[in-house]
Amino acid sequence: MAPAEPWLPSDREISDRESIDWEATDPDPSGPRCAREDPRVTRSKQAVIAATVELLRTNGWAATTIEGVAAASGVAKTTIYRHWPDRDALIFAAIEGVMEKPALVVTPSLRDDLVTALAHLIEVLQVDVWASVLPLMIDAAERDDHVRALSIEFTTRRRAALEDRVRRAVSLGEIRDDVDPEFFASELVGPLFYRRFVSRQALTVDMAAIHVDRLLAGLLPRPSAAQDEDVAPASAPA
Amino acid sequence: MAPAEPWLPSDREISDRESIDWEATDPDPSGPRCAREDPRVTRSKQAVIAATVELLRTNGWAATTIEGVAAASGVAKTTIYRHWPDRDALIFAAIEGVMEKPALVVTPSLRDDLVTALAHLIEVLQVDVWASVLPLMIDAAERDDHVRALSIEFTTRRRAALEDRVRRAVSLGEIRDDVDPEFFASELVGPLFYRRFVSRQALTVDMAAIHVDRLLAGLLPRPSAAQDEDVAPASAPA
DNA sequence: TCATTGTGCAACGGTGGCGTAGCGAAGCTA
DNA sequence: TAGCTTCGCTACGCCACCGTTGCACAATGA
Repeated sequence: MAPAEPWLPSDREISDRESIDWEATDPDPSGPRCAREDPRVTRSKQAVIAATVELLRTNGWAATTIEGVAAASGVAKTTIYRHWPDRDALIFAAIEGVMEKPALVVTPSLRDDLVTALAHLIEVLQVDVWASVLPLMIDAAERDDHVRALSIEFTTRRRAALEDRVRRAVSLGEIRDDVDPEFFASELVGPLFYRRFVSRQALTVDMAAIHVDRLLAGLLPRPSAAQDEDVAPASAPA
Repeated sequence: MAPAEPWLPSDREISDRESIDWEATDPDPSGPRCAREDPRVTRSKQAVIAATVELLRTNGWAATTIEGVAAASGVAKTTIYRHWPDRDALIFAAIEGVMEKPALVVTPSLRDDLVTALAHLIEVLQVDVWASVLPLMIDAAERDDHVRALSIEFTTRRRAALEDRVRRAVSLGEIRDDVDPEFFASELVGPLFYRRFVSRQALTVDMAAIHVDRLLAGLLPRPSAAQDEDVAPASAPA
């Protein structure tokens, strides 16, 4: 695997971009960068990337071959090699197309925002293409520097909105200020990822509220209406 | 991949066994089951399995080939085929050898037990072979029924001690009884797995206490003496 | 000691994927 | 319509791995 892949946007470009838009990404560094793309090229690339993603999620990384993509997409193998230098480059491009960042609704209630976000994540984890490709990344990131960088990049961006919301809550005094938003974000989403990918236990939407309430219980600055029972917050005397 | 693999212990056998001990597991169904094993066989199997595990963690599933294992272990390819019918069987055997169940120290303090367990998990996640092989399982389980079953089996056993401890706490009235021990266990360990495998963020031992205290804050039935230090972040709010 | 069993070695045919080359046909742009 | 670009197709050479076979040698254990 080459250390530099000019046919992929650099890290800098990725982090500045609002969304990864592989259709508009010119994979040929030697080609004219601003000229309108030949519709035949556009069509080929779309078909190839779509087939690649499909093969990735059904067959896995190793079994996703150029010849398989050619057969599945109806695009000739030679044409594929005209647009991507080799198999890895194609797979990276396909993965980039699948990774996207979530939006986060912001209301005055931190609790509601977190529940909404987690409920949405639970849904996405079960139906989205992104979620079915993530195991590939998890595995590859363990051994490949490039995949690891991509993986960190994407998950960081994914969590950003959540962390910002928590930071805002801290600055507004909604929750205590001795909270690390970065760690808190992983406390929020971690169990969902764990159940989806590691333990493969059931994931239901109601878990969002349960989990958020449990985590927030130790963070509210005073007995609040979020926990309407007579449960005393674990304020230890001694 | 064959639906039944006689050279592997059946699901029933696995769940009844206290620990997976691949050295003692007779992989040859036609051989004498009780006779002492020829030391040459033992030696070959050990070398092969060790090399397989090493290749799995460094090169991944797809790049772990029989010929690679033969070269790395010093055992002839033909000998490998004498003990395992094919590549998949060998890899499964290697993975089984790596998966093990943790013990859990039980003291009167639920909080301390959980912190100890999580601190241990954090350590293991960073240094253990098991942790470096888990991404393989996560990926393969997404597509392969057999791996998925194995994966669920192992993680279930791994969590069992933790869940039991929580159940016991519930029955003793240490924490409220409206807690689902199964979900609570994933709340406990989820963030650690998330940071290790998904977001690849730093994992430090002190996160154990922070996380446990945060989760327990919403569960303690009354102000308890379990939190005796002032390091407990869940204490003394406003 | 001696039959049994496991091992290493060399070689084999077969498969499947890689990445390339040349060609004629078809599509695009102007 | 004309010229350029992209396409699909066929056919390569190459290589790595699969799983098997036959045979000679070495270790085992009764």
